[in-house]
Amino acid sequence: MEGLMTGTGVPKHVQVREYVRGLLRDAEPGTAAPSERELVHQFHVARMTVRQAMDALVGEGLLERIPGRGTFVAQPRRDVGRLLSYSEEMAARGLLAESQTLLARREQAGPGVARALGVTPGDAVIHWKRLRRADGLPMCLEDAYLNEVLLPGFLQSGMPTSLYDALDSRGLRPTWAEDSIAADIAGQQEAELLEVAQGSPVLRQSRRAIAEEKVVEVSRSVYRADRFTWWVQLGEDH
Amino acid sequence: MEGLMTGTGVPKHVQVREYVRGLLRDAEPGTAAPSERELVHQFHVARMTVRQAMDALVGEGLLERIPGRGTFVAQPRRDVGRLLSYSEEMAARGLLAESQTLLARREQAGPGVARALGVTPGDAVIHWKRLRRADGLPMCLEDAYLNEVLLPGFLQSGMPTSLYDALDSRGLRPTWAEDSIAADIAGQQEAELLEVAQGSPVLRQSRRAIAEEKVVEVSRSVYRADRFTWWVQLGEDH
DNA sequence: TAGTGGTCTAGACCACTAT
DNA sequence: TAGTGGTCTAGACCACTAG
Repeated sequence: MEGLMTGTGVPKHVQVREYVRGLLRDAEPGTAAPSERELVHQFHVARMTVRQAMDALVGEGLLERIPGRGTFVAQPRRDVGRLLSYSEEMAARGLLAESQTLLARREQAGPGVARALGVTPGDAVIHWKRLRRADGLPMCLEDAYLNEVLLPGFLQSGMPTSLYDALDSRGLRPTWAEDSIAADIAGQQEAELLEVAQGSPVLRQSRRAIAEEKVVEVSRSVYRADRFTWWVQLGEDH
Repeated sequence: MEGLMTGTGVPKHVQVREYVRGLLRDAEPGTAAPSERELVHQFHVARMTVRQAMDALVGEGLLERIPGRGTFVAQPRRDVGRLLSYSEEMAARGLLAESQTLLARREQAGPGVARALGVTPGDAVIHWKRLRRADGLPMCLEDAYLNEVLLPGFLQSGMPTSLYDALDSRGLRPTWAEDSIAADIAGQQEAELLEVAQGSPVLRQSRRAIAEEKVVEVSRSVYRADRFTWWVQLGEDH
């Protein structure tokens, strides 16, 4: 027998929703959820209240309603290209990510960087260049600018291993990015740092990463084409 | 004064929803929607019915509720990388897309193509190779396999200009794709067809395009790096 | 036939916003 | 103070599914 918390100000439909979510955590797709009337009796609430709770879970894609049958755990949706950090990208490939800082300092934004970051030219930005390795071998050169207004004390706090983890801890984990991807040939300095022959093919990525409606990072990365293939999922799921 | 259709079997909340949608078509973000009680009086329905209609529009991202203020047309959501056809991709760049078929025939699926398309080796597939141009100049070589079971009479019906339009007309417009993107150097034959020097950088794209939960197309494309940059939006919107 | 989700009613009280 | 959306009740009838 379950009861609802009272006096906490938490709406009943939220409590019912979270109860059902907890109930079905780790449940296989196809598992039956409690029926709406069952929850009505259990929590002594109106059916519309239960429906509001279930509606939310259906909207999330966790549950699926089948008229006349019941409500069931849905097949998990395809994961629409979640934004991965470099470490996560490499981990997904079974590679160990490492990073070597080439430059990290406070600068004044030039016109191009300012426009991309959505700040005023002259505003303080963090300029961070890294050579990124995977399983010990060079993989990528990254040249990033961060909006320093959003990240006070970032340089002083000691550079983090994962930028996205650091942003996450400030509630600024990027959930959206606009990328451009192009093929090119490595320049001389790039070739040296990436330890490839000059004229080797590379993948150039430009990124604008957005968190909480604000641009937190703009970057240009150069990946060794012989070590890196980019995977993307496009479109909308049903 | 609006009225609801009766006897059509169309739920009231659907009719209210579509009425509001029509009312706000072409409305600027920030425009106020009718209040819930206003719609209650207008259509002589219960408020829960109106809320059900509005809930759907809020879920779609068309409307936004502001407690104590009202309901308003929301800022349009960022467009999560809608799947564009080649013609659409080029049009978005202000280029005119053309296509020259190099090969188009029925084949038996080999093991690799069969696995990618989700058919049995030996099943009939459509093999279609094209040289794609933009503003008259070579842009891309595409080598595609289509699931012929889903596309009966496709080859006989005359090859369409746009594959995605042709799929669309059969209700099989891909809404989802898994792409891989890599940088490479053009091979000899590729270089000739694309009219670039051998050793020029190219972008290689592999695609699995899915419509209605079925794989309809798998393809490999080679883009001239000097003419093509790929744009992607990643992540989930709020 | 019993149970399910889908739809719908006619109210109610609340916190909040704007005037 | 009047109006808004947020929450909630205690029922109802329907079409559909399953045993």
